[in-house]
Amino acid sequence: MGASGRRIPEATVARLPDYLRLLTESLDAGVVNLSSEELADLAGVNAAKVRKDLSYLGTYGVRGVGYDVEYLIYQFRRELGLDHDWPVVIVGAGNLGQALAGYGGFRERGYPVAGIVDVDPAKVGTKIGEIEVRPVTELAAIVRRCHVSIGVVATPAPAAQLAADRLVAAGISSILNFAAVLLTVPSTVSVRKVDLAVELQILSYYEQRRAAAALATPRAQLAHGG
Amino acid sequence: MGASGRRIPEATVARLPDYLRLLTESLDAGVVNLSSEELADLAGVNAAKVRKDLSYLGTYGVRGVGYDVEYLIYQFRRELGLDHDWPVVIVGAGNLGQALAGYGGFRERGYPVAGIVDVDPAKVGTKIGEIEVRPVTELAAIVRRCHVSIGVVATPAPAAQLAADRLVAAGISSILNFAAVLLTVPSTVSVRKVDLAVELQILSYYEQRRAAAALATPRAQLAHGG
DNA sequence: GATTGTGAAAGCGTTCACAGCC
DNA sequence: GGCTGTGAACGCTTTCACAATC
Repeated sequence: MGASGRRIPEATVARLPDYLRLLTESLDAGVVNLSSEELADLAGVNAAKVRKDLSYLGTYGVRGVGYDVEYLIYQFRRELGLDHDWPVVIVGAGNLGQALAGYGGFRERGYPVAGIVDVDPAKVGTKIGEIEVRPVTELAAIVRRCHVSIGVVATPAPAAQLAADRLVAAGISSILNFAAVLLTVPSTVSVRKVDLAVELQILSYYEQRRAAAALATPRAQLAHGG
Repeated sequence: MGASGRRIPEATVARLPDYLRLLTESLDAGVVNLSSEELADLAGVNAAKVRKDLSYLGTYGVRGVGYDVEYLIYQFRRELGLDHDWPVVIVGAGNLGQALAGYGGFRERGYPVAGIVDVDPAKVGTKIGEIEVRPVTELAAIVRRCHVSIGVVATPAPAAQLAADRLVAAGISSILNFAAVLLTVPSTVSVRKVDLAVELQILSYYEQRRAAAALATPRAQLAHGG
């Protein structure tokens, strides 16, 4: 049996990258072994959750001792498919697309930018670090040449569906979508959405609530104090 | 009773901004009324979920008819605290910070950038659109002057905690964190984290799974086909 | 003695299904 | 007749608690 044997719950999958990062930082700091409680503290979660999460990958811990950091990192990287790079292609060379292309963190974490394309002829040819913006017509060629399977949609909202269609036609099977629209793609394609305005709205909702609560019971603090 | 009366589940809160956007787009397109099923289709979710989500805000629908789009937008905006702008301050004027500051979408959606600060003297004074990068020492002054309650951490990971500490000291009560670290803040401060590398790792996990599954059962397709 | 791995319990979130209302 | 609002059922996630193991 291999990595493909088990089915890992979505909620756990979403936490694996965080564990991996914490483990890597620990290893760099010279930590050889970690207990579930120590890892839980680093991740800001409950120790039982850490143990259950790790148990989906396999039984890599030692009772009474904990987990070998280096070995766990190896298993995490294998499970997450990080034994090789995953080149990405970015569609849209506006503010965000440029920032993403220029952001070294992607390459560093195993996601080199294979290319960035735009429909706007004025943008084609400009350089972002070492990467040159190419016309969108070259998308399929880039995908084929660099074996890209992840595409990033960084276009304005009205252009996002077309960008996604082009990515799918080019043979991509995962999309990270920064545009504020629901993308329609074949069921074989995974999509994750990051909407910055949505994040701010969630924050301001809770701000608003606190403000409303403070107004509604202005003397509650005093009551509790006495 | 007002908006502050009910307690809305987190999962619902996270969907409200999406509904609001879809409703606004519908209104712009001339749609006056929507049923829960129509809104569900737009949002890519189940109609029962839409009805339950909306029911937490109040009983704004009409049985046999649906929801009045304009009235629902009004209620959403009130509930989300969008009856006024929420100025934000950005800490870190690197790639991402600059992109965020230059991204018009924030202002447009009610989150004008009140300021962007950086510790690097070389960056101070540079202009991003109409906004000038200021030294981090001016953070508290900006927060006070513009009544900012939301801060954005767009620094490299090692500087993120210090940035958060400064934001908290300056009086901020919500933080949107783009750095790949867990921020420690007082319990009165809300934090939301956006980690782009994590999103890519989640996508590549599922990519990896598909690839492994395809290898494990290379003839499964044929078997199903026959 | 310490810590894992995991059944069982508790808590949330989603979906169903239908009474209630227009 | 059509659609909402919601109790009840279901399923997923988290947490507890402890036997198994080093």
